[in-house]
Amino acid sequence: HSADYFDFAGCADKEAAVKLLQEAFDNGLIEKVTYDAKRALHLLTPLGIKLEALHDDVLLQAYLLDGERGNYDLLELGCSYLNSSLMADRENALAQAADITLQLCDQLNPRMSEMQVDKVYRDIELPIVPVLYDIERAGFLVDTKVLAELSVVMDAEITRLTQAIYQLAGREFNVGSPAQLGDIFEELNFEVSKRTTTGKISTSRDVLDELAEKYELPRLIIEHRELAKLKGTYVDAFPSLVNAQTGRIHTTLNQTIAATGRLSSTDPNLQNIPIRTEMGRRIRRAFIPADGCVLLSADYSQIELRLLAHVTQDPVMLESFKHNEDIHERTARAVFKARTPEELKEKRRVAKIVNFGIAYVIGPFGLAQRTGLSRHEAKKVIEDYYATYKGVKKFMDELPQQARDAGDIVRSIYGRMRRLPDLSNRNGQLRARAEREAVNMPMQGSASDIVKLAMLHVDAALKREKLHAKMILQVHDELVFEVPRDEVERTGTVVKEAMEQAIKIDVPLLVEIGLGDNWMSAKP
DNA sequence: ACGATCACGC
DNA sequence: TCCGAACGTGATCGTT
Repeated sequence: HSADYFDFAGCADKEAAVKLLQEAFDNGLIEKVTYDAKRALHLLTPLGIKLEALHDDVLLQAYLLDGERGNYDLLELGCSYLNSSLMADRENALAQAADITLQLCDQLNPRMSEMQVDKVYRDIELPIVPVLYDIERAGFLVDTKVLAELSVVMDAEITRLTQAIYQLAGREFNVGSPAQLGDIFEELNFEVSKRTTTGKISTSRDVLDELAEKYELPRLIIEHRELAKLKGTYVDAFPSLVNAQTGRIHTTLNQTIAATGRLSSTDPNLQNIPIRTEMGRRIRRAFIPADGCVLLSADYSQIELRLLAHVTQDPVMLESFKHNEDIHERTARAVFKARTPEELKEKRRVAKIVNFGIAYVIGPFGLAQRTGLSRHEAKKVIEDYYATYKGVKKFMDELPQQARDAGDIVRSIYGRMRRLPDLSNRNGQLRARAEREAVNMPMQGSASDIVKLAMLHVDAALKREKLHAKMILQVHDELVFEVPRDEVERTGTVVKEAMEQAIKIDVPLLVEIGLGDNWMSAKP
């Protein structure tokens, strides 16, 4: 095997060049090693060149060996993993890049086997590259007319709020500046205790919420911030991101960013489109299907809590999911002793917060803040929770030491690895953080394994069934498809089945399917 | 250019 | 005494 390079940009006869490249890339007998295969697909596909026999991607290899190194520049990787004598300059940068890529591949493959991340690499990360590429290329259709109208409405509302804020503040200032707002709070003699790490008065949401009980100004600031955020980040930003050729928005799905194996989305981030507030939902309604199509959203129900049951083997939680109970209701009854329907309704809300909080190893302080309970009550709730779900307690207690014994490493169920050197740090605060990250990894990491596996299975199933649905987005536990109207029913069945059977664990996986003429109404 | 702060999602 | 819930992206401010 050998590394070679070809200077396409500096090539006079592009047509002849493409033909040459095609012969090499199309040939399934010639195994290819890339640095960033998804980018290669973006370059090759528009030229009509297929990439066959993708054998390795050193970018993915480096990520799976160390998901937190942040810098995956090819030369940096070379410095880390190659003997410096092998980094000798070649005739030019292209030649050196090709050379380093192949050398890295030879170095990293044995390391992957050693660290047992070859399975997640071969079964998940490498095969999902073309699926991610297809999603990026497909794009999401956005109704820019809806956004334009929304922009006008929001602008008027922001102007109205700004004037009212000036009135209450007694003078004009930059409402968008936390520092200037802090000064105003001081001038008005608001009792503000909380400070930021740099010593300034905090104007964070929870401070505003507290002040809002007594004053009008913070209430208006909260409204202003919400609108300014939604308008600036989404409504006004999206129209310029519509691709002129396709008329659609094409995000980039980053495969080598998140420490837990999740994808991330940039330019724009389509994984944080609002849904909570009414204004937010109006933005979501601007995301629509193409003519003749419907949007289909498929959500894993409680995937992280199901994984909590699976990895902790907690008998109560396992049984609850096996009987397809509402886990929040179960918690409301078992932990909060809800008996009547009224009690159940009220306690379910808090139970839900606790259930999710557990996955992040929430403490009494955090739980109190999010539920309105006193710290004392919150402490009691957590104790009761662990008394009910004893397996969860045992897992939380034992996992950090297990991870230390494994060399400060935690893994997802598919073998994805996260290094947490701070598990052995003498600084208690850093160590506590690492312990929370350790406990969270089996859930969040395994969830991302499963969703990626599901994407592979769905992709294969749609092809096998000759369905024309296009996968157009992944949002951690949700897949979004654009589906021709006459195939909606069959597609729904195929998608649900492929996702629910993506992997066998000790609890059933449940997928909820929703259909709609926009992303909001498609949410189940 | 960069850190700090804030707010959106899961 | 301090912190206080995991993983992300990005806008804005204000300083360098």
